[in-house]
Amino acid sequence: MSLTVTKKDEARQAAAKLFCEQGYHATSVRDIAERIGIQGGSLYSHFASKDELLWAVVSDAADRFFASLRPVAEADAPILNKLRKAVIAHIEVVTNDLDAAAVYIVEWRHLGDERRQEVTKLRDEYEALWRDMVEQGIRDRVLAATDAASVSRFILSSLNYLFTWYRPDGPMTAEEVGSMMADYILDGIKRRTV
Amino acid sequence: MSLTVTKKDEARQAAAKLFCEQGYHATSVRDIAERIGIQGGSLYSHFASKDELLWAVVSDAADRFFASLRPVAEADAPILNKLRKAVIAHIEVVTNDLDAAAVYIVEWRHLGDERRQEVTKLRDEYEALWRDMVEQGIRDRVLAATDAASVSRFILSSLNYLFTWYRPDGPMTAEEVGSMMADYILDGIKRRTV
DNA sequence: CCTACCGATCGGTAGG
DNA sequence: CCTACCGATCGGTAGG
Repeated sequence: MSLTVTKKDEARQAAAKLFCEQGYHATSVRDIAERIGIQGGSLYSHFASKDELLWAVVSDAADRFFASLRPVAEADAPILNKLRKAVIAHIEVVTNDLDAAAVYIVEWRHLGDERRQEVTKLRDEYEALWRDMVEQGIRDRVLAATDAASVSRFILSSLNYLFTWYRPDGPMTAEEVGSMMADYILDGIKRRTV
Repeated sequence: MSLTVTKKDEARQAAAKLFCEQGYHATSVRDIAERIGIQGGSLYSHFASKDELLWAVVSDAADRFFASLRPVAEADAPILNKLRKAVIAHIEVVTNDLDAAAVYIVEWRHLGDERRQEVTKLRDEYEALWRDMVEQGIRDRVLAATDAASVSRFILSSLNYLFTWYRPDGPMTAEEVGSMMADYILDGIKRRTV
């Protein structure tokens, strides 16, 4: 329960940064070790394999996506409010740690078989949280679309690509970006005739 | 001008498939060679380097995106029609060759410096085609949004993520998916009050 | 297009 | 956490 950043945490963060910048297979364990000032072999006192390092980054990110979305999804509120809050919740996770988000979205597929399947399961569960909200919106006749699965994928597509262009030192805060994206997703970009 | 599929074409397609499935750095030149029934070293009679193989896949895909979008972007038509056609044009390129599209979208960043910068330039030009259409829509007071850059990125985010879930053997044709996506993007998912 | 090979680098380990 | 090392594999080349 200490607030100290352990060497293991340092390694995970360094891995996230390098996996994000160069990709998993273009990053050597020696690259990661060098970034935190130790020798390549010394990493193996914290992680059993390179795969386990990737897993540390990916599973950590997955946890944060769930922790952010679940309270919103389970809240009892008008569905449009929930969807708007859900968009902002997702985007906050992405913007809080762009490196980890990028690795979670792009590099997870380089995990070994077992862990890759575990991530597939987690992604399905996460998508199901969205799909449930969309289905509620369709039932309540608040959403126009009828295909909850394709709507969910549409939403997540917009959100997941965010890490490619969002820059934290840019002009917009995470919440501003989230609000804008929610407008686009819910209302579309076409002007509504009066 | 022959219609024969040359060994070089075969190699490019095999590379697209393997780069898509495993990623650039997880694919060896021997993997690619094996797929077309030659030895690893023999690839170098067609390509000077592995980087050049990746470039063949990426630049080919870029060409097809431009060839598909440009006639739409330059047409003289109501902007909503153009945007709808543009969405479909983009999606047709993605669905016609999912492997190449995935490599263009995900693996291009593993190109060497010079070619990576060339791709960055091409992507900026492609995005500019979209931004010009969006700006026209804003000028014509047909679009509600005001920030053409973020709208363009929103559109392309939805479209670029398509390759992760679209399956050609699924129930929808490329045009049906394109039409659906255009509805979502232009009108949003919220029901319009009557 | 093949055979045979090169140096470099990789993930990972033993022993301390 | 380091030193020193392992076998395996990599991209690429020479010579035919």
